[in-house]
Amino acid sequence: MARTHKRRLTALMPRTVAAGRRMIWRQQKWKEKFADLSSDGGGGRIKLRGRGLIFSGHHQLLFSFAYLSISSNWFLEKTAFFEAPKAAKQLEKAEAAIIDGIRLGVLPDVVTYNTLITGYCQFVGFDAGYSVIHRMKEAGITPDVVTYNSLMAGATRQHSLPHCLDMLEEMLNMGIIPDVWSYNTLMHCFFKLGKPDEAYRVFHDILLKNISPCQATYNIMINGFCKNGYIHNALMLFRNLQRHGYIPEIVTYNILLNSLCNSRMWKDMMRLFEELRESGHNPNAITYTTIMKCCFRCKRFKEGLEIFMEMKRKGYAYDLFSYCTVVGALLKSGRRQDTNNCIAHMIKIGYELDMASYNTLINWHCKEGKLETAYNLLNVAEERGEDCDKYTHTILINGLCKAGDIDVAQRHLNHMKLMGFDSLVAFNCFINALCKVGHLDYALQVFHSTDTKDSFTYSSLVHNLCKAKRYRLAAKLLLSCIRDGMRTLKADQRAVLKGLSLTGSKWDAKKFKQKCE
DNA sequence: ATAGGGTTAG
Repeated sequence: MARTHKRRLTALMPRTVAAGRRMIWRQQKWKEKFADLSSDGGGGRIKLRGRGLIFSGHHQLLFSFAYLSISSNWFLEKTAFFEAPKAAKQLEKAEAAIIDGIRLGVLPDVVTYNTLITGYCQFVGFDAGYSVIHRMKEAGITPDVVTYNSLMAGATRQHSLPHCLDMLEEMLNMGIIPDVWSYNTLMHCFFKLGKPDEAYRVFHDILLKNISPCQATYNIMINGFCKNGYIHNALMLFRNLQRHGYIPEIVTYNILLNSLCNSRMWKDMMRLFEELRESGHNPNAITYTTIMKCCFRCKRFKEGLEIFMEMKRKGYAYDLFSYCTVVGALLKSGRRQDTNNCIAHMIKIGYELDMASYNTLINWHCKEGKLETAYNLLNVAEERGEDCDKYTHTILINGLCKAGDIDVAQRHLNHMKLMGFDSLVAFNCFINALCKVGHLDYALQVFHSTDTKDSFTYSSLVHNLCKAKRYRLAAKLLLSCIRDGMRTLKADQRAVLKGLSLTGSKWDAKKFKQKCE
């Protein structure tokens, strides 16, 4: 194997001095071409990853590449930090560079095209990625397992199970034998679409086919269980694996920590965090962000901020995720000065903001009552090519509600629904605003006209009905909330109970209390 | 290639 590789390299080496010069000239030419692709931003972040350096700029693609030292073969390795609308154009440029390379005698290989497919799948879409296959074949290169695995990952990214299965079938038809990663990706796809049973069947398939599962296989299973609400199964699998000598990775811990946090199992989470520290792993930025989020959720602000400081000390905090978490928590707790300071730091670091960070900032402006500034910032985000999402709409609707622009809020809410965004949170904001301005009956009318409600919807109405001394209706709503298996606030229960007994219906109060338990 | 951020009631 090593020998054939060496022979290939020698074959590519220049035979004469003149040939050598020509080759250097060609490489120079190609490098210039490459420089043209990645020059116009100069963000200057350099990361070491895989085989080569990744240069990241602000607005443009970022490529990592490696030269096989003597040979003129090259790889485009990984594209990252694309800006979505520019991505297609940049990928076309990259493909043009490949064609140029062929003309200059620098031949692409299957890795080159696999990289391109990954890029198209990630930044444009599955179809764009799949279309590369034809051009790849035209260039005389046969797809391999990695090609199809990349396409399966692309299909999974856009929640397309049919495409994912198609790729597996096409792979089999071509006589390519799927590997662990093909099955890992298929499993991930099933889990993502909320089909844990099918995913589990894929795992059995892996074992039946005598393929040995890798760490990622188990991580995907644990994550899939967690995300589908089977956290106890995930924990059981985790413990079972440990008993069999499996040493969990930091990723495994992060998956479990996050879902323990989301299911409010704080104590178990802290215990697992201790275990992580004892295991000799170093917590990474993701671990810290998760733990921080947990602290903020239990209202332990001081502890959360201490973790943020620890992150900063270790050099992890130069990360938009952690800043958004902290700013979000500070905003919620109403610490204006701290929020402003934190945002100033975040801006100073100068990272390219993504939609989540813009949303954080837009929410900040809304909370400050500067709706106009919020809308201006939204324009900036859109000009930079970010698409607003359900969070953006919800934040703006909430901002409009809080500013008293109920009519505009309602129009925006309808607009949001028409665009196909999930709007329950925005709906809750709207209901709450209607109650606050005294349109309780209209709020109830809107409430009854829809099927999707959650504990927030009920809580707003119950709270405001109590304030209006309409205890019987409040009790009725609270009970139907409990009947549907939703969480209720203790404060709401107390308010209803107190109201019922104060208004003289002791019997109602007693019955209500019984039903609550 | 598997893990983290941003929206609502009190």
